[in-house]
Amino acid sequence: MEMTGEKLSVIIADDHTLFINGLRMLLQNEPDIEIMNIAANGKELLGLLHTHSPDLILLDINMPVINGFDALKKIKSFYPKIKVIMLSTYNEEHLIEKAKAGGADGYLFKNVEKDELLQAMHSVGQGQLCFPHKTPVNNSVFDDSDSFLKQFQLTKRELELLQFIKQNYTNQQMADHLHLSIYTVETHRKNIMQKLNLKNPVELTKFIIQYDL
Amino acid sequence: MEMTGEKLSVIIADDHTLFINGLRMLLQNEPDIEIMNIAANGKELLGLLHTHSPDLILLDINMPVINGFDALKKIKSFYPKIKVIMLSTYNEEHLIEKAKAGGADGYLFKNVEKDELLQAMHSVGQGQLCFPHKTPVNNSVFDDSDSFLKQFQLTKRELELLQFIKQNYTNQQMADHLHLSIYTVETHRKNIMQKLNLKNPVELTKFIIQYDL
DNA sequence: CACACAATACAAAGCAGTTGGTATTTTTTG
DNA sequence: CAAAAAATACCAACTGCTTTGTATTGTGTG
Repeated sequence: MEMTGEKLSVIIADDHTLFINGLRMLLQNEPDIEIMNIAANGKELLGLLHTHSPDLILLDINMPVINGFDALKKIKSFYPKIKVIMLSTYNEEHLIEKAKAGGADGYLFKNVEKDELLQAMHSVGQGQLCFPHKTPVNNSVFDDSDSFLKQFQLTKRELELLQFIKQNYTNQQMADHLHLSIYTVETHRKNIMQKLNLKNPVELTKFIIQYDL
Repeated sequence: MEMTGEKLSVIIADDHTLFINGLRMLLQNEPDIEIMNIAANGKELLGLLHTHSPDLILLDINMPVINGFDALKKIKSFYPKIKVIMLSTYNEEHLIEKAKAGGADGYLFKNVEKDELLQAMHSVGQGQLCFPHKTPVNNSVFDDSDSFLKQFQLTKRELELLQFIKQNYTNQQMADHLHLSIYTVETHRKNIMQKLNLKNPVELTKFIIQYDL
């Protein structure tokens, strides 16, 4: 690829101008990176690719109009040579899997440090894949014994499941992931809902968001 | 306050390190601005304020643990002299009123340009308020023609349905309430989901909450 | 007056999750 | 050790919503 002397040409796709500007500043002093263009959403990005051919795209997942994953799919089918690093706000395991499945070359959280970013961009530019380690989601809410969740007396397993539910895993996905029967997952879920006194998935979603679990 | 020769000391509170780094780069060449510290969430920010006394805080609204508005409330009650500019994603104009009500000194969308940002920081630093011109007098997202919802081109009826969906009406309940066939409601809902590019009720719930519809 | 769009209505197949059970096995704990 | 609690597993009926269609009836605009 573009290793020998050549600059790595990059398109950034994100709907936050300030974030893009920040990235730009961050990268503009890098001798081997050239920011070719920017796009505010997936649609704009795909339009750009008609006339531009970057080596690498930094692609935000959460964009309006056409989201990151849909854009990724299109990019990889029409321009398979272009490397794509997905950017995401949150550490959601299944999103990483989805990115991998969609053919992304890398995945970064928006709270990475500069070095990590550059490192990732370079390795991906050289044809490597770059995905985060499977970190056991260390959400203080879940293992903090003083957590407000404590009052509901959820068991360990139930708390664990809640983390996956929070990340939009379906029952089937959780079953697969944890090597459980889907029936078991349903039972756990049933108990969780009972203990939290919730009636349906939407209420659970609201609960999770309201208390920032 | 700190106008005469003194630098404007600033704390940035945002959970995206990359964004912060960008801001930092953006601001570090400004002779009259000094970035004192950063915080990844509201909790951290409030901790910092025990030992630090900035002139100005750039405060992201969407943060984990303690969100921007809650942090704003605490800051303004404990340290009323500290100026606060709220940062928000571009499509949350309707939260401006909330920021004003909470005592913020300014409000910026994350897609502002550098000049605008600096301008705002300086005027707020000098004691002025700085809110976007486009102040929506409309308290309803749904009939505001400038609403961010406009981009999705929902029809009148679809917007109406969305209000009920927001209130957890089931399709059947909406049908009853509006004297429609449940099939009609399903059709509308289908079209809404398509236009918003959402896949299931949970995603819709998150969408509604995220953009505070 | 056409034409596009909005609003209405219908139907069958299917998916995800709930409800209300039952029933083992494993682990914890008094 | 014995009892309680947790984790596992199963099942069938049910609800709510989605998907993928089709189709008719207004309604406003060039």
